[in-house]
Amino acid sequence: MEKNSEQILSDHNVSISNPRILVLETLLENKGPITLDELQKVLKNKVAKSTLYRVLNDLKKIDILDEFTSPENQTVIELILEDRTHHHHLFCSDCGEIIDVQLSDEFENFLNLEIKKIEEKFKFKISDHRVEMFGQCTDQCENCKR
Amino acid sequence: MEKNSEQILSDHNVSISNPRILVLETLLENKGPITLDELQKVLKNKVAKSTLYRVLNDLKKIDILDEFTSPENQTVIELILEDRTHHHHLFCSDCGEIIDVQLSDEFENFLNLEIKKIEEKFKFKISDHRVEMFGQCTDQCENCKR
DNA sequence: ACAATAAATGAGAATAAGTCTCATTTAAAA
DNA sequence: TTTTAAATGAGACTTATTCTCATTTATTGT
Repeated sequence: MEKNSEQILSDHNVSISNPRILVLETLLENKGPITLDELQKVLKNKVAKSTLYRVLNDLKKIDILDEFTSPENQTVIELILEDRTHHHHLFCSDCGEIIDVQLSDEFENFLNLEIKKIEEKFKFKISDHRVEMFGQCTDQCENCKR
Repeated sequence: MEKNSEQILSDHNVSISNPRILVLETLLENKGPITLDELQKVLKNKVAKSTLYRVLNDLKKIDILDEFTSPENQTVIELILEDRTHHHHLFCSDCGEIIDVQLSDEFENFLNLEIKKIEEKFKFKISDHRVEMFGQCTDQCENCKR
């Protein structure tokens, strides 16, 4: 079942405080990527701006928060707990929605082979990758926030 | 052969000015992604800060400039002329280098099939994609700026 | 080539995102 | 429960980017 925020914090040896709980709860409820703007709106008057940034940095340090930038240059964050499976992102330029997508295992295997080739070619050790897809949702889109 | 900057500008119905030529020349010389910081350093005392940002926005508008954010949250830009082939990016967290990489045609075909599936599943029209790889270059790395 | 007109530039002010400081509050440890 | 260490809130500070406006430069028609 769902992990609660206090558990998550103590699991990672981070002391339990109200702002940390509030931020984690919000991210747990949301499930999926959320823009910083949205998060700030939700937590307005509950957590100070400086504290919010500090808490997010704390979560990054214990490796349960991923941060990236949307094509519209918005900071986007996403909670990554152990049970989250490897996934990628689909961005809608119309409604701004960001959707988690999983690609097939065969595809991921193929990508890993490509990455091996790149590692050799460029003498790199590649530790992570990310596939981003950009487009627009249509009228039938169920994730749309329009 | 190489296109010169004036040609590029007139091809896109953008009036020819000194700052635009300077920016384009620099990007043409560089070949590949460059951080905004680096570009600013190169053009220091030649192009005003406000003008630099304006010129970059002009180039984005005519679709010959790609902009993205490095894992270190640096703004990175790259000139994309018609002759540039589809490629992806490899980021080194040690030296900060960003390298253009091409993946095999078979891989790109496979990816396009996956994208078709995603389009159907999420009722999206996907117009572009990007594969980013993160890692560290080794001692033998030839692109290293260390 | 030359006015007339429109567009682009430079300098710095304005805005916005993120970090830092420090006095106060809260959590952890004994 | 007291002591000690860590976290918080409020706002100052920094940095990236955009905006303003007076001046300069390019473009167009003649």
